[in-house]
Amino acid sequence: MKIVSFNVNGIKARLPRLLEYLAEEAPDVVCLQELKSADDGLPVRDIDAAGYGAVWHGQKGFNGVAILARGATPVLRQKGLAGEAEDDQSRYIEAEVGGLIVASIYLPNGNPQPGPKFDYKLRWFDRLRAHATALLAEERAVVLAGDYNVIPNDDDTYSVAAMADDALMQPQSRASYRALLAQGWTDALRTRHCHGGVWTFWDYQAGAWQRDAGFRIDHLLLSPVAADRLIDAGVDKAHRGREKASDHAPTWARLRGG
DNA sequence: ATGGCTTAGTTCCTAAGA
Repeated sequence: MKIVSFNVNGIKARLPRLLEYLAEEAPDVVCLQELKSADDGLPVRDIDAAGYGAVWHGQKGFNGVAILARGATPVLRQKGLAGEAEDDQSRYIEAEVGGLIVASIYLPNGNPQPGPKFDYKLRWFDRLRAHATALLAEERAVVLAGDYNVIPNDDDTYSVAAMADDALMQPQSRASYRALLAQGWTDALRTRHCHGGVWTFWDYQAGAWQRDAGFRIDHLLLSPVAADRLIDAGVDKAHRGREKASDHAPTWARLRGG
């Protein structure tokens, strides 16, 4: 089964591209981020007509995550993460689908750093790690898919110098990501492309796409049970080059069975 | 270059993204 993480950067503006992607690739599970829409503005009918059931966690204007499943309805497990009661940003949704536990994650960007937005990013990461520990204890196939807003290694960016002061590449951001992996999660893309050089994001500005000036920030993390089923992982890069594309490309892992 | 695009909302400008 093909499981996809796709930051759509506005589901209303991206709907034709998303429907096209579903029709062409027929992914089994799609985790969406940056819906930028309240629940009552989501294109629920269009997704249903495309043959996908969905669970949604929208927010007016910003953030927003969802999980789509082909020919099935994901069973919601939770929206949001515990640990910060005053946090009202829609950045986490988790569901059961096809025998898997799947989460769609939109980690805070954290720029500018240092500052309160960066502090929020690190706190959010702590809360994610706490929850991830509980998920591993279930000893099931789990996929944590999303836009982590972390460039894990120097070979995950076109230019270390250009990104040196960015929140995505700070030592604290990387340490948080590494600590998550150290719990026992497998970075699906890294496992299949261990020398880096694979991008999932290209900025709209400065001809980044044309220069292939990208970096890797969208990740699928697999629990040990899920990692045993990993066949391949990659990026559907061509979709980034289309008219009115998102600045992220769909990023995927294929698992045996399901 | 604290911004060269793009999206969405409070629109015909501002904030946010990465």
